[in-house]
Amino acid sequence: MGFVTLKDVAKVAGVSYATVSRALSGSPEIGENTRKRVIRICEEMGYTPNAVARSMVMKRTNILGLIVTSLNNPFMSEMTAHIEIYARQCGYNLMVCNSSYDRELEKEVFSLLVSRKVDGVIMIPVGNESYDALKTLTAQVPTVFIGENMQDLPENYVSVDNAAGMQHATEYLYGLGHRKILYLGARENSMTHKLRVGGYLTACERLGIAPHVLNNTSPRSSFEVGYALADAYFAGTHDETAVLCAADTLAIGVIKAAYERGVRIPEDISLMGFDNLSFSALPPIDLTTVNQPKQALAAAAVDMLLNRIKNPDAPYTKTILSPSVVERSSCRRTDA
Amino acid sequence: MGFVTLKDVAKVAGVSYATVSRALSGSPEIGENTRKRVIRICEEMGYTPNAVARSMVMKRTNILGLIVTSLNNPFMSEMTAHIEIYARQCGYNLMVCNSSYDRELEKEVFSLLVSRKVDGVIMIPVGNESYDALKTLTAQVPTVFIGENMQDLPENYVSVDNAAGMQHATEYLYGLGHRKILYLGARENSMTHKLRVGGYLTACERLGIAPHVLNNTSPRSSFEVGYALADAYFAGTHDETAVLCAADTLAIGVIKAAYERGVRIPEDISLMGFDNLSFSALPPIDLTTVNQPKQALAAAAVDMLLNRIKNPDAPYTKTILSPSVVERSSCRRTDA
DNA sequence: CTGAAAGCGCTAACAG
DNA sequence: CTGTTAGCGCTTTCAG
Repeated sequence: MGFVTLKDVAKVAGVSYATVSRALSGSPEIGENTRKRVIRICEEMGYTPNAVARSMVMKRTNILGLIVTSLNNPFMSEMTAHIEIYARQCGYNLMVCNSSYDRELEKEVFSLLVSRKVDGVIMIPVGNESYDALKTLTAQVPTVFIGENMQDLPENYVSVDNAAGMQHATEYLYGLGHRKILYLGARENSMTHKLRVGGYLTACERLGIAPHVLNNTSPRSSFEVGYALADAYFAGTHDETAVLCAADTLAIGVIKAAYERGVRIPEDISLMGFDNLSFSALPPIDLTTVNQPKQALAAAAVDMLLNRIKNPDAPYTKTILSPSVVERSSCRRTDA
Repeated sequence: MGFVTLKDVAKVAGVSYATVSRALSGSPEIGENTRKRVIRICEEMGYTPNAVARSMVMKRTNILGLIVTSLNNPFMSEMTAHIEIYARQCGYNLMVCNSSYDRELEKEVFSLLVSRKVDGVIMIPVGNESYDALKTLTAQVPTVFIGENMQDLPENYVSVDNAAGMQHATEYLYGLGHRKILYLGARENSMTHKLRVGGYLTACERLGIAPHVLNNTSPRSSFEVGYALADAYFAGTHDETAVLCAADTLAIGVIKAAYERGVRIPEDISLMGFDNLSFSALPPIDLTTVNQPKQALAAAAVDMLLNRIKNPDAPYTKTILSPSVVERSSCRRTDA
């Protein structure tokens, strides 16, 4: 490894290497002329500061760890993009790890990040039960969770108001004239999903319409599940005029099932999702849905983490952002 | 920072800290009994090795840098996912940076990675002209490029055989009976695109059919461009039976334009893309396209980089993988 | 087999 | 204003 070090520069400049360090760190206690000369020599010699050595003494790396369940998922990858860009603007680089929806792996990569001495970690947990298994790790480094509502757990997290989002969605459909609205894809094992279906039920009650929930017993909200659920639904007698999906991914499956069954969207039935994944905006899909403000979530998570790094003993905080419905062409007004 | 260090463990164990180091590194020159005892004490005390300190002395970080133009793009995020998982299996963590399609930023994040002393960097460049501006950086750390064909440039890269891919695509359409095939979205400023359109032209010549190319003068292959190009095309007289797009993203725009113009896919016209982005498989899109083997590209890039790290003076290498057409429902057989 | 000691490149007192 | 020095936590000769 033949790179230029402070010492090398110092030798050439004929000063002590502390002086070079000061020149570069913009310390005030150094003469203008020396500083300029030293900086010039640094450039001439192609000196690059060694961040590893600096971390060693500074006891911080300016690296943030990010653990996502899968980068193969548009929600995660968009969040990652926003987090990376914002974190970098704040002077931090990002070390990204996939947990691949695996609790073991999640723990493993977290440990890795800990031994790498990252200054903090942001994670989108496999589930909100993740918390227990991670206690010993989160105790070692400032951590903020994204996405899952950790409710009253002693952790920092940022999330969207899932209940309010679904409530708005239901009200939106109601406003369009829908009185029979199917909720497709409720999942028992996820706090997020419980909150979402809760929002739907609350709205139904408030609006005085009868709820109808189709449960998803699988652990994920995939196209396939949406397809299977919708296919069975369309096969039977059904009098709903709208279907509200627990996630955009499910809606994709519904579109396929509807197409195969000759049910037209939105002419025969209105369809609505939740998440506003990037592909939902694609012209052939153009799904009306509830937006999760990804950039705002990302910024909130980074801000929260940075605060926590500065002030590790602050009480736990949570930030809940408001989702909003984004109107596209998969829903229509009805008089039915 | 009150974490446990080797020294702490050594004190408790009543040995020198060199011994602890040896116990953990699996050195052969240490007694079995001491090793076991030391390891047990490490666990009891909750010792976590400090990777930063280790990097300092080992002169390598076991970190790879990855620079992508945007994680907001399904191709990039899938590649990133594969690279991260494979790199981790090889014992490396990944530091990910977005260049946001900005040449300045690309250089900037590269410098950042250099000062962080990453062992190597993988990058999907903003363009293949990126090379020039990066020469001084790539000289400092093993680097491999993905995606762009760097042709005869003295760099390491892995790419797909773009020309062959488009040739296959053309032949595939020909095999379906198409004799008039429009090539939509050729871009002059990209080597990749030149190769792709070249493959199309080669195939046309070989098959004895007349080529028809619609150029894209914008610097990116977006939905909007696909839409605009197709809209203008459908507005005029057109007798092609198939349109072959330079990228899946363009095809999405074509679908929209076709829908608006009342042109049915595939009944009235067959549509084919290139890249096989994840959304192309979604039921409402279901685009026939040419697959870039993302996982294989990722593995090839990591392998190449790791080899280079081991053997920095090896000659430049390139790996060209074969793309293959994936049949879906946007193309149909024709007798026209 | 184990201990002592040097040093990776840098920052931050502490002296001058 | 500048130089000297002591580490940060770890690996690795070199002695014993």
